[in-house]
Amino acid sequence: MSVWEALADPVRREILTVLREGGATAGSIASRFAISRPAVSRHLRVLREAGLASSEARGQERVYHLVGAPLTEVDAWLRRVTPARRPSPAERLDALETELRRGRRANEEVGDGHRSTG
Amino acid sequence: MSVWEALADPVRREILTVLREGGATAGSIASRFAISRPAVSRHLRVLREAGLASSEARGQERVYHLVGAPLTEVDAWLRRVTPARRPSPAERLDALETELRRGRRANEEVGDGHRSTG
DNA sequence: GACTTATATAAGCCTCCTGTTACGCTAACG
DNA sequence: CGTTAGCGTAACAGGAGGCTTATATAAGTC
Repeated sequence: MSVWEALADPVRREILTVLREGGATAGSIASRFAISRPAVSRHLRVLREAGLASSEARGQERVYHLVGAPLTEVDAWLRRVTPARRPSPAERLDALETELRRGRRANEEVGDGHRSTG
Repeated sequence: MSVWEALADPVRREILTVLREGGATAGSIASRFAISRPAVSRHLRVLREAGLASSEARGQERVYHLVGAPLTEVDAWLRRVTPARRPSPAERLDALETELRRGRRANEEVGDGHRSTG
C-alpha cells in the first residue's frame, strides 16, 4: 500500500501522531482505540509496509517507531501542487540564509529595514 | 469524502496537478487518462465534494479550477507529525543570528569541502 | 512442562470504492 | 425543430479495505 493510501485512514494517521511522541508498544497503541487489537495490528502492518513505521522486538513486546522519511514525498507533492503563493516565512528565511551564506551584500533590495539591535 | 481520502487516489492527484496549470474543462482532463469520461467525472465530483476543486459552467463546457485551501489541513498535519528535524522559523532565525555574531565568514567555502578545521 | 501475556496472522463477512455501459439534460447550430 | 457536442448521473459488476472471531507463534513465569 502506498504512503498516500496508508495516510488515508484516520486511525493510521492517529497512530502516527501517537508514534511521534516516541516509541510505543502495539498494546499501548491498541488500547487507545476502540477497535480490536488485530485491527490495530493490521494498521501497524500497513504503516510498516508503507515505510512509515518500524517495529523493534523488545522481549515479549514489540515497540513501534515513527519513520518520517516517506512523508517527504507527500510534502513534496503538496509543494508541487499548491498554487503559486507568496513564499512562507520559512521559505523566505531559507532564501535569506542562502543569500547570506553566499556572502551576498544584503543592501541591494532586501529592504525590510529589519535594523534592530545590532 | 475527506481530503485525505480524495488524495489517496493517484488519478485524483494527477487531476489536481493538471488543474494547477490553470482551469481545464472536464473533457480536456478526461482525455489525459485512459479511463472513461464518466470515471473522470466521478473523480471530479469527489474532488469537488472534498473542496479541492470548483466547477464553473462556461457555455457548453464546464471548467474546473483548483482550490488549494483544503491542502493546508494536510500540510498542517504533516508539520505536526513530522519529527523535529524541521526547525521553526524562529529557531532558524536564532541560529542564524548566532552564526552571524560568531563572525562566521560566509565566503569561505560554500561547497561541500568542509575541510576547514577551524 | 503448563500457563499466562503480547502480538501477529488467517478466515469470513460486509461495506465501499472504482470502473464500465446506458441514459438524461443543456448548450450550440443549421 | 432536429442534430450533434459536452457532461453528469444511474445501475451494475468486480475488487479491495477494514473489522471481528478464532488460531498460531514467541517470551516470560511458576
